[in-house]
Amino acid sequence: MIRCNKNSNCRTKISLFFCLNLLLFYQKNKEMGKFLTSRSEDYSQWYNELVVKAGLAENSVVRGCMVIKPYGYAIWEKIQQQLDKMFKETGHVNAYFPLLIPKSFFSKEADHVEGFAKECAIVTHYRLKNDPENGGITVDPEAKLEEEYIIRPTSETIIWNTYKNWIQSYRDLPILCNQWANVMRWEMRTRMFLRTAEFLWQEGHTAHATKEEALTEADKMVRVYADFAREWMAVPVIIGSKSENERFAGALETYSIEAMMQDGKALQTGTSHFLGQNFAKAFDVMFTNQAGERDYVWATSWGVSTRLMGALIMAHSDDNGLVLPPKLAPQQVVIVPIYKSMEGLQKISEKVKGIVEGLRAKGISVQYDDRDTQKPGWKFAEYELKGVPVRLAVGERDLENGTIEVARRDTLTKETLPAEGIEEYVIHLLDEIQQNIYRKALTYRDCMITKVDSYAEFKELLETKGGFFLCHWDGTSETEELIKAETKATIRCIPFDGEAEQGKCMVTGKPSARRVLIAKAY
RNA sequence: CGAGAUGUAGCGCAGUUGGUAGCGCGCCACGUUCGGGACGUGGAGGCCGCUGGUUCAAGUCCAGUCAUCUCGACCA
Repeated sequence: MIRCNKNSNCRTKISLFFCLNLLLFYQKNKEMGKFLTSRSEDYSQWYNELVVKAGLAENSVVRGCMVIKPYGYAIWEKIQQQLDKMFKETGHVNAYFPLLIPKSFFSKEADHVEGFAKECAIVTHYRLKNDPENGGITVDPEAKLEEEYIIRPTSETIIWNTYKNWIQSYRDLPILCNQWANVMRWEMRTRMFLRTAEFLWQEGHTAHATKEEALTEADKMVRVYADFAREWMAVPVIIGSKSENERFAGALETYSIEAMMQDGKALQTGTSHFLGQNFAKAFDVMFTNQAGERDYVWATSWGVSTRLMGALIMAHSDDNGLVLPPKLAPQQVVIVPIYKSMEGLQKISEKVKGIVEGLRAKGISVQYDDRDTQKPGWKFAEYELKGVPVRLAVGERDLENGTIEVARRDTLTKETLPAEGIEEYVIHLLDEIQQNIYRKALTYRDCMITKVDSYAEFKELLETKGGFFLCHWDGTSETEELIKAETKATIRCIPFDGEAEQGKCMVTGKPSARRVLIAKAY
């Protein structure tokens, strides 16, 4: 670099040089049309910017909470709608339980309180009053609650307390309830959609007469989640059971689906728990079976949250913005007119009207964006940012030629086609995009799964390549914690479809019957 | 709770030895544009986180306080 005394003239030169470079850098970025940080540069920043700029959500004034904006919520509604349908198809019904849970309920299941105590918000008073000393408003000390309420971090306790009154006989079973709700966990560090202090989710809570039935239920529901992730979100997932350390507080068995994000890290996108008789015992929920014997009921719980949105964003999106699978896109097709005069717009609008009606008749959600306040180029970039799968552009040139420009979001390619029969083409294209997005994610994930047998190699590849690792593990918590402490990677799951394979634990060399999935996780 | 950083226009930031508050984006108006985030001209917008201190004078120095972010710890 330039060597000089602390001479203001020289400093000016350096700073001018620096400014010029900075200017050129911004100019270049502007020319490239990039409004997002590149994925490869800083994955976290890319993600945060994308969430905000695509209009999905923003941070709220409330610590750790986010505002889900209309576009983000529209996607969540699509997710909700489809999941709800799948739950009903598997025999479940919806119900709703209170937000506040008496504190004493939490002490009934020991593991459960252990798991959640550190992150609960507590309601201690029920009234405010004017503050004569400092002005404003203050908590009325006379309105202190005798027993505090916990804002639910999950609803097992209040639901089991309620189920107690619903269940007497095997004839009352099974109970297959689901609840769409919000919950609050006072997380230390939060990230939009992935881990927020308050989040939206569904929680299913079922009660069964036998252990086998409950196990089947837990297994069934994790597979429902997996189907949803693959078919609708176009996100490939690995189903498996959790190690003891990673299990839900109070569960005997936890099944999960694990998805891979584009930075190679794992995201647990859904869980299903076999709770055994733990909650039934804690809340004294007994029934009389066919043989006339009294027994505790068997329980499961399962849930997915707005974290699915995080998975959707991180699994498919690119440097131009969101890439939505057509099945979950609130707007599947957008039509942008390109015109010079209002007469031109009118002619285009007449032509487009027929196309819009044709597509809507086939059940496709179409938006015709004829706003005069934004330019076509601006709209193109905007809809790419929002991840609209198919964009049609119609200009005066197209009217003359009887053509239409079709652009697909997943490949960022466009072609000019005859306007005749465009509806059928778009329908097939949407289907093709849905499949292509899944294929792409699957190919990437499979490339990023590595079988490793030596711990040294594991550590090396974890840093250089990343992704998922299939390794032998001796099954002990000690080994698991050692791996976590040394590498920050955790055992994501023991895959259901893993083949039985004799091997040696990569850390201790002790025998292992199958490989487990290890990765760094969100 | 430990370590570090930051609070200045809606957003992102600059502000030198203390001396009348700045830039970019965005916003508004008009005109030329419109097939990949157009350009020009003009305009609006600020309790410089809050409180106190030093000073003729504080965005700038000092003390306190509050808030946010990053990294740890934590995260069924």
